Amino acid sequence: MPVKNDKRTRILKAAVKVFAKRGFYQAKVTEIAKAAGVADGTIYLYFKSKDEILISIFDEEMEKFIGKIKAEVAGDANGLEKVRTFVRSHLSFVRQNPRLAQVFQVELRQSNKFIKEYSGSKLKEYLGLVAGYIEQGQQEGMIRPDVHAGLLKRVLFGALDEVATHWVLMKNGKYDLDESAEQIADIFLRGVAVARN
Amino acid sequence: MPVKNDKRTRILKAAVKVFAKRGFYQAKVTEIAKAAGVADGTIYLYFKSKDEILISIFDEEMEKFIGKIKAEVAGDANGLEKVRTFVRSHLSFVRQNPRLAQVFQVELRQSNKFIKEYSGSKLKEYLGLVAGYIEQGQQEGMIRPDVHAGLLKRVLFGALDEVATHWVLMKNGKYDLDESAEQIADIFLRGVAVARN
Amino acid sequence: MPVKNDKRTRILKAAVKVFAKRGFYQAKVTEIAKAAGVADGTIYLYFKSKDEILISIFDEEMEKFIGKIKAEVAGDANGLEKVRTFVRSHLSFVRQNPRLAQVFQVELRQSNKFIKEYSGSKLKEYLGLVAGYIEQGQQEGMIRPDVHAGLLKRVLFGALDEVATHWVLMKNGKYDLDESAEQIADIFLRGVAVARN
Amino acid sequence: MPVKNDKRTRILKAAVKVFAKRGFYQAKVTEIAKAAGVADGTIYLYFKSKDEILISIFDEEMEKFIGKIKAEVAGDANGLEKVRTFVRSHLSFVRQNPRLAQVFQVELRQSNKFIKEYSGSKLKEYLGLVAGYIEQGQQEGMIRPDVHAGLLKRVLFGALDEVATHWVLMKNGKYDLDESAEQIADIFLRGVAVARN
DNA sequence: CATGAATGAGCCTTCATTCAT
DNA sequence: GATGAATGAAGGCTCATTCAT
Repeated sequence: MPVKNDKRTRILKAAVKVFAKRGFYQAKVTEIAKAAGVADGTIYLYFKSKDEILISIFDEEMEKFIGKIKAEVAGDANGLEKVRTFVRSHLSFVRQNPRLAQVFQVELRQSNKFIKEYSGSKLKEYLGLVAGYIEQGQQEGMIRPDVHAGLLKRVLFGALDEVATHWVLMKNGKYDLDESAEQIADIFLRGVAVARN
Repeated sequence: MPVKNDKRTRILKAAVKVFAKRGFYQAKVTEIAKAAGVADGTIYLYFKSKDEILISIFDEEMEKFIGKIKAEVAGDANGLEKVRTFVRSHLSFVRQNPRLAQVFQVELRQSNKFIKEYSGSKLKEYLGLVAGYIEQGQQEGMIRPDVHAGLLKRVLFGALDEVATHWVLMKNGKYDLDESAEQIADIFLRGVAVARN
Repeated sequence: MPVKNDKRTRILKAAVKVFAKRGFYQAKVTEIAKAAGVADGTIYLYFKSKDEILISIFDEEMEKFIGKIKAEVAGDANGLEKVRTFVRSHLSFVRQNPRLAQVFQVELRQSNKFIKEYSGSKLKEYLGLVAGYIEQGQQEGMIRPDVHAGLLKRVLFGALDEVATHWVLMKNGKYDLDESAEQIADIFLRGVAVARN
Repeated sequence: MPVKNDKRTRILKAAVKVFAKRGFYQAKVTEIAKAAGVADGTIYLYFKSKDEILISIFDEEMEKFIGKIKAEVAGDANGLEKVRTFVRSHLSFVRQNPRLAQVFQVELRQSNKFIKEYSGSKLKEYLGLVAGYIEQGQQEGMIRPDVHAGLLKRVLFGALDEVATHWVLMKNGKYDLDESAEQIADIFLRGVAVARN
């Protein structure tokens, strides 16, 4: 018995591959099943619907990633550093998992169910992380307090998301994502810094 | 101008309404036809496919909007001011056309064709505008020249897009988009400003 | 333009044929479509579901048949004669439309929808006819009044239905249905007659 | 007898419950298994198919019931009395086992296999009983000999069946089935009596 | 130009049955 | 005998698109 939940994992991995190649709506359940080496019906022993496969990919990978980020910011001294770490990790993840990133950035938005549950999901938790770091920075007197953290988190996330999507769709490589990360962090942090004169 | 292309316009307007209410995939061509007061087949005299209706909405509204922005920045003295005007106009448009904005922000991304032609469209032209203002700012020595304008335009556009999507999905109103516009412009412009000391 | 509602009629006729040959659950929509010379989807322009085809066959044929019975009993002098006419017509219809009768007798009972709407349909109206004739006979003092007409109608209908089903399933012919009609009418009418002595 | 074939019995009992609640086609094998406290596969150690479960219920309960009827008519002096006993027992059974009756009256008819083997089963044997009583009555000179017993048995069975079905579907109770039994027996016996005078 | 009835390819999901353990 | 995870065939229905009128 190699791994626990062998089949479930195989299905998820196959789905990432197929979704990335074909797109959510073009991906046929049969194709996923074949790629996973299981029967069509087997998929429905582990997932309620095609939508749910996609959601599961997102939730489970997000879960892992959220944990990773939390660990990484643990050593950071203040909110500013945490935000920078967050930016680095986000784009680093995209660079290292382009196929998964494509599913996140593009295919996911084609699932009705996902869009409806846009809030109330791991995404919200993820955004909550940044908001927390930003608030910490505000309390530490390093980030201007007059802009709501809820807005700032969207500004930062939107910037990262757009850059990531472009990089992914450009079939990665054109430019150095890690360098972009540093620049984006610079811009954002300077932009939100408490004005010193 | 005695309503030239009356039908075409009616179809587009009906489509915006239906797409915003139902979402792209739930919107049926029949429903659009009924809302426009034409026969199903008539739609195909003006558009090659359902996808194309969506694209047309985007392109044509974008065309108008791009013209409007160009006019508005005409009076601006420098790149910085133009960027600020751009930010204001973008969110102001969203606030004034929430239904159209929802189609742009959400439904559009469900069209395979749109995603595939992500570049090569009015969107590219639109993004080109900001890039131009940013480059102008760089040439004027007011925006740091070491970050590629191509990255900056995505950072800004991503931020605006995310904030707009959230505002639209929250059924607008929760917060003041115009105020957000000023804050986003502040943050971005300070973030990208040439360091003075 | 040969007939009004040409397609709809063709579909119904084809469905009777296919239902009788294969049974309701074995009958595939595709097969009905082929038999009717239309595309699969066309069927759904005229009927909401496979169930509805079956129900429509029943309702529409029943409608016609109810009209025919009403006309036939019009010349009858009293309730007794009307009951006899009813019995004759019922089995005569079965004899003359064996395929339709099989659908009524056997396949119809395989449709969930039909069973659920067992009452509140043409069947109820049909049974109401007999009940009316029986009540008339009771008022005329020719049928015993101490048994509820609602029970009597079921007794008679059940007897006819069972005899008809058997005759249909035996691939008709074994015995003379018209003769059976006379005998069943004799037995029932004598059985329910007011005791004279 | 220490519960030989314990499982088999549990499965049958569970099936009656589930068939009555859901109907044959809505009843899932899994649900029966769960209700019986066995694994899905176990069912197939005792029955070849879902159809066969239904048939087995029918055959085995019929077997018992046929035995019971035989015992009850044993004390009857002639065919007429036996027919009356039969009528009483049939409806009495329905009244006392409404759930089982529903399966017999309604669900059973949804099984293709059952319908195909309509003859050649316990039902035939059951009908044979009545036919026998009727023939006895004919030989005793009390029932008119000019009508075939085969027809008479169907007339009587059909009447009982229809009344029973209605009673069962009406969720029993509306009227007194035992009283109906007497009236049906009266009507039938008077109807088939040899004409005197 | 306009119509709208007709098309028919396409697919997710169910569930009775099997079989390795 | 018992299990229950796995199978995979099967089909009703949708809906974008076409085309005869």
